[in-house]
Amino acid sequence: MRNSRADVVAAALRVLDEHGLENCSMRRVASEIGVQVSALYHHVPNKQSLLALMADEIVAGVLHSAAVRAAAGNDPLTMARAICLALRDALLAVRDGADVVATASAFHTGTIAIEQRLTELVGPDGARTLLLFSFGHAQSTQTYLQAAEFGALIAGAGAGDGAAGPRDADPAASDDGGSGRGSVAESFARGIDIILTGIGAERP
Amino acid sequence: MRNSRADVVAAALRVLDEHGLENCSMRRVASEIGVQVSALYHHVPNKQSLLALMADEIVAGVLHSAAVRAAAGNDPLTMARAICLALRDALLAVRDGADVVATASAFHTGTIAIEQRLTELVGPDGARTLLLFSFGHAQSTQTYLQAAEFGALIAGAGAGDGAAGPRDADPAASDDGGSGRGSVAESFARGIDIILTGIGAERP
DNA sequence: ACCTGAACACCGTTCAAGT
DNA sequence: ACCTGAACACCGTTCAAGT
Repeated sequence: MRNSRADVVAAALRVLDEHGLENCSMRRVASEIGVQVSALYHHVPNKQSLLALMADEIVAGVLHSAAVRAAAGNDPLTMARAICLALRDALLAVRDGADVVATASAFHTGTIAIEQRLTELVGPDGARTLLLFSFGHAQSTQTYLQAAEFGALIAGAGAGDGAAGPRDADPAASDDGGSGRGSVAESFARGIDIILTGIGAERP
Repeated sequence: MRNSRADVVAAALRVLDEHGLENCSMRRVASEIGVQVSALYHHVPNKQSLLALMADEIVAGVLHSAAVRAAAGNDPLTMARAICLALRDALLAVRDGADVVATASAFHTGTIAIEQRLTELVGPDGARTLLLFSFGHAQSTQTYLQAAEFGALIAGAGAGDGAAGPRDADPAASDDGGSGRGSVAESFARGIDIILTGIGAERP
């Protein structure tokens, strides 16, 4: 038994993190574990399934993360907040992670557990709103970061689809570590708080 | 002068709507206007730029649509609501439209005008929250609809990343026209209302 | 069960050359 | 300015064949 399905998924996540979604081809994944492309199809029916498995893996630990467990016992809105922040961390932890999860796990995968937990806490409409905002914000954060790497930045104009302004160089964002924290994280938290306020007002 | 840049963009949007983003290749766009692939590169530097132009076109009419103009003069939250609904309509009007706009126009394109108008109405945090939720919801709606076409539906389980439940067959959704309105549109509106309530509560 | 090697029908992009 | 034709270096997926 040379390789298992889990080996393939792990290799795919390594390739994703190092080369990005655009370059995460079946051929690259195969060569990452030293195997012919065709061998992958013994572990996985097609590329889309592989992406779904990767999405599950990216999101796997969220509900049992330290931050989420630490929030247990608080009121529902505070717990929902902790889950969203942990979800964001998980999405940003691997390159193009938000993209992979948002598109691959459109329904039948691991985000279901998170949506169900959020539904228990804030109802179905609130859960959907929180989840879709979290995906969208993380996605646009990663897109922005990636464009910044390539120097494809827009010169002036404080514009941007969102998530990141030009003040990423803000020294106040020095807990960053270069991985996309800082003022962008604050923008995320403010969005979540707006939604939670709306949820709280509608179910008093 | 056989073809202009606008011709190329129009052809690309036709291909997108008929064959989906996955099959919207430079080669297909070229053959749509009866030209060799290499000719496209006289009008557009690369595929990514073409996608950005398509995204601009998809979103172009939103701020001046009838529905948005009809809301002029109302309070800011009502106007913001009208813009989001019109944006959703524009995104759903063409196949994979939400995908194209969300990823291609990550910043430097036509969504900027919409974000700026929303910022005037509800502030930057509210604008971003509304915009990202709108993109995310439309994207997941289109993904779901597409999966449904292919019969890739999940049997039981009222789950789903969002936007659409299994009750799409709800007869109350008969103003549908097969284009994704109905209960899904109500879920969108409820999400927008949650966010607007949150915005209203935070800036009294 | 797991893998190889070769093939099929595609991609995006470049480039000399035509008019 | 706009286009052709051919090429380059890739794709995802399939399939007979090996062990």
